[in-house]
Formats: sequence, structure tokens, C-alpha cells
Amino acid sequence: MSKIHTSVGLKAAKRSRKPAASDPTRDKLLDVAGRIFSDRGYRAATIRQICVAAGANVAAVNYHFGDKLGLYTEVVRQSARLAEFQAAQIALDLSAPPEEILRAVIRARIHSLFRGDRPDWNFRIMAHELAQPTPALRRLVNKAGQPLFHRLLGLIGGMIGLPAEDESTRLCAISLLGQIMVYALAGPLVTAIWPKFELTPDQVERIADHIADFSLSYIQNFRATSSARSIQRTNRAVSQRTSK
Amino acid sequence: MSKIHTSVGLKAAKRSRKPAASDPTRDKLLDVAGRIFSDRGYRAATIRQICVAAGANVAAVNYHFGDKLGLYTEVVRQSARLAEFQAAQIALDLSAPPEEILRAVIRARIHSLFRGDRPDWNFRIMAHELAQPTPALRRLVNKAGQPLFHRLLGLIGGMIGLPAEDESTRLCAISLLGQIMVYALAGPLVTAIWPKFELTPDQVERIADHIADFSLSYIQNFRATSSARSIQRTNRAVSQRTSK
DNA sequence: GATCAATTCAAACAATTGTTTTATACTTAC
DNA sequence: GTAAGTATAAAACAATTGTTTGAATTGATC
Repeated sequence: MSKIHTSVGLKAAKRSRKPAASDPTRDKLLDVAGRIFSDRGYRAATIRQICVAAGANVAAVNYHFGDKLGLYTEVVRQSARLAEFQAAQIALDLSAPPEEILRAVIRARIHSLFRGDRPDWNFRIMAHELAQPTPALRRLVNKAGQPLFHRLLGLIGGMIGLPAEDESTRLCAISLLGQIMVYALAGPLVTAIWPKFELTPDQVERIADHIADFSLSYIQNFRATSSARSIQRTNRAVSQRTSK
Repeated sequence: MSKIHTSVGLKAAKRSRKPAASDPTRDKLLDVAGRIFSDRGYRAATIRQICVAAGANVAAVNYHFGDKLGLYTEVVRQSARLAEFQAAQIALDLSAPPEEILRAVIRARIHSLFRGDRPDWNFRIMAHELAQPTPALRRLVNKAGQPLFHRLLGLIGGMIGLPAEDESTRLCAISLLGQIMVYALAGPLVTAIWPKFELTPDQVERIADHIADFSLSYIQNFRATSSARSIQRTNRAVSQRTSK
């Protein structure tokens, strides 16, 4: 109910004095908040948890970010910036064959999930927002995700010989992202199926490879088998009707 | 912190009078709670929301189920029972070819997700528990999920010619379930990729078919291409090293 | 119709949590 | 050294939410 800082200290004024001096508690707060938000979500994470973990006072969040949503917004903004940067980076090397680009995308996501380049919660935050969006940030996240989705759809569409807007293209993109998202969102499911699941670099590498192989198998054979599949589907419908 | 009902009315005593008479408010509460829990999760759902939607008093939950967790437990127990039943049902027709069984499993899950047989939130509840388990119910959910997972691993293992415990088998199972779970857990992601996403019966059918086709493409060709893939992977590793 | 248990209801209670206040220590510029 | 602005700390505040209480209502049995 309050978006206006009422305290004496405001952040804007400070910059005039210390132009580029990064505030240590502010940074610590951002770092800890990122980690906690990323594995509990926005609602479940409490300001007190974050502040204790950051060794700061409860009022620090209000002072530096206005309120909880302000802190969260800053965290998501960071992640979104990084996501856009990564998407742009991938879009650069158009020279590589599409299969390799797709592999690179998958590898990048899986890596940022398990052994993040540094803030290893970036992708998890976005995953959480994609699962249960914070109303205030829906637009921001969509804006950050759109270029990546668009690029992915174009990539897949090109490989299966259909426009990016085609239903089959979209279904493939969802299948691909679903395989990645399940590691981000449903850890316990993964553990239930694979109790010995570990995060050795090799394992992570094999997961990324598997997702790429699994997806490319369908995508690369799409044209060849699309006619055969439609016949199969007809047969299946018939056999279902008769067997029941 | 309280597991003991302190109120006068307890459920056990009632049964002596009305042996099989189902309590209408209790049923209504369960029904509404299932729906609300399934799309907001345990923590985010509030007792007041549920009671208002069920046209009951706030104290009704305490009276009929002890506390919030008691109500939730009953809801999850219902879903778990149904999940076990469905798993058993699928396990019965061993006569069908494995591909068709797999298709049936996928179809059943997608259907129960979008146009549920009646309580269409059964799978969503389990999905939520698989994503962010309630500590008290972890065991219950695992127990209910295990037969299905075991069956799925056996099925896939048989098709790719590897034991159920093999890493590749598990990776395939996770890929398959990930494609389904993304629809249950990351609705906004689906909408972002596919704005015109609708839930017509046809659409739902095509989604199930796609997931089956997408997965079977890899699974059915696993044996044939497994040697080729390992060679590809070696080449890829080399090209990466040289390109960088 | 009176009695007694079962159920429902409005209100209050207690715990958690986001937010604000007020005071105090600290840094920097003069 | 002092003054002004900045940052931190402890406590209080307000809103939400799970839980409990005690009275009122219902419904069946005698």
C-alpha cells in the first residue's frame, strides 16, 4: 500500500557523493535475496530470513529498496538483464549450424541451473516467475524472455521446415523447454526417479547432451516422418475405437 | 503446533449415528480445497478463501479436519489414491505393445490435467507436491508416485534395451515427465510461447500426441543410433575445443 | 415438546510478517 | 572539531492468517 519512501535516507541522493561506490550491505542483500527468492519463491521468502542471512537489520530492505517487492524487482531485473544478454550472445553466431546453436542454448541453460557462472540462481528466478508470476513483474519477465523464445521458435521452425508460428513449432519449443524446466522446478521429481542424482560436472554435461539428443531426434526427423505419423495417428484412432 | 482437537465436536463420534451419511459441508470443503490448493499451492491458499468459496464458516476446517494441514492431507490422500489406481489400471494391459502403453500414460496425464475426469486438479496437486513438497506429505506422495515411476522406467528400459536403473533410462523418463509437468507447473511459460493456446478437446489431444511422438522418436531409435551418438559427442567436444 | 449431541457461527486470540518509526553510530565536508 | 547527511539498530505497528472459543442453531430421539 506504500510505494513512497518515508524515511529520511533515500538512495537517489547518495549517488551524488559516492558516485560508483557500491554499498556492501546493499550488495550482500541482493546476493542473499537472489539465492533465497530463487528456491522459495517470492511469497514464501521472508524479509527476516533474508536479512538474517545477509547479516543486516530488518529495516535495511526498506531503506535500500523501499519494500520487499522493490528488492525482488531488483533481483529479477538483474536476472532479466542477464537473460537478455545471453540471448543476444547466442543470436550472434549465426554461422553455426542450427543443431549446434540449439545444443549451445540447452547447455547454457542447464549449466546456469546447476553450476551457474556465478549467480547460479538467475535461471531459477526466471523459472519461478514463469511458473507463478508476480503480477507486478509479469511484463518485465515476458519482455526478457521474448527474444529467447522468438529465437528458439525461429530456430526450430527452420529445422522442421515450418513457420515459427506453426503449432508444431510451438509444441516442440515447449517440449524442449519442459525438459529443462523440470530440473529447475521439480527437483523432488527428479530425485524420486533418480535417487543417485548428483551434480558432478560430468553428470550435468550428460544431462544437457541427453536433452539435446532427445529433442533433436524428433526435430531432425520431422519432415521425413510427418506423413507417416499422420497415418499412424489415424490407425491408432481406429484401433482405439475397436478395442473399446 | 497442535495436532489434538480441542473442540467438543470430533469426527469419530459422529459415525455411530450416521454411519454412511456424507457430510455435505465436509464434501464441499474437500472439493473447493482441492481446486484452490491445486492452483495456488499449500502455503498460498488460505483457509478463509477456501471457506468463503465453500460457503462455510472459518471454523469449519478446524471442526472437520483439525487444521489446515489436516484438510490438505485429506485432499492429497484422495489424489494419491487416484494416482495409484490409475497406475494399477495401466499396469494391467500388458498385452498392448509398449508404445501404446506409453501413449496411454501420456494421454491419461494430459487429460487429467486439462479436462479432468471430474476432479481435474488431481494431477496438479501431485505436480505441486513434486515441485515443492510439503514436508509432512513427502512420504505419502513418494509412495503414490513410486509405482508409476517404476512402471515408466521399466517400460522405457524395455524399449531402449537397457535396465530400468540405467542412467539413460532415467534421463528419458525425466524428459518425458518434464514435457508433461511443464503444462502443469509453468502455465505462463506455455502462454508466452503460445499465446493462442486454448483447451479445446482437439488441442489437448494434439498436445498428448505430440509429446508421445516427440518422445518415441528418440526412444524407438535409441539402439540404432546410440553408437553414432557417442561418436558425434566426441566430435562435438573436439570442435568446441578448437572453436574456442 | 424436552433433551442431548452434532454442527454452525461470530468473535477473539496468537503467531507471522511486511512496514514504519525513532534513536544512535558513522562518515564526510568545512 | 563540528555540522549535515548517511547508514544501522531496536522496537513498535499494522495487516494477514491459522486457530480457538463459547454461544447459537439444528436435528434426532424419547
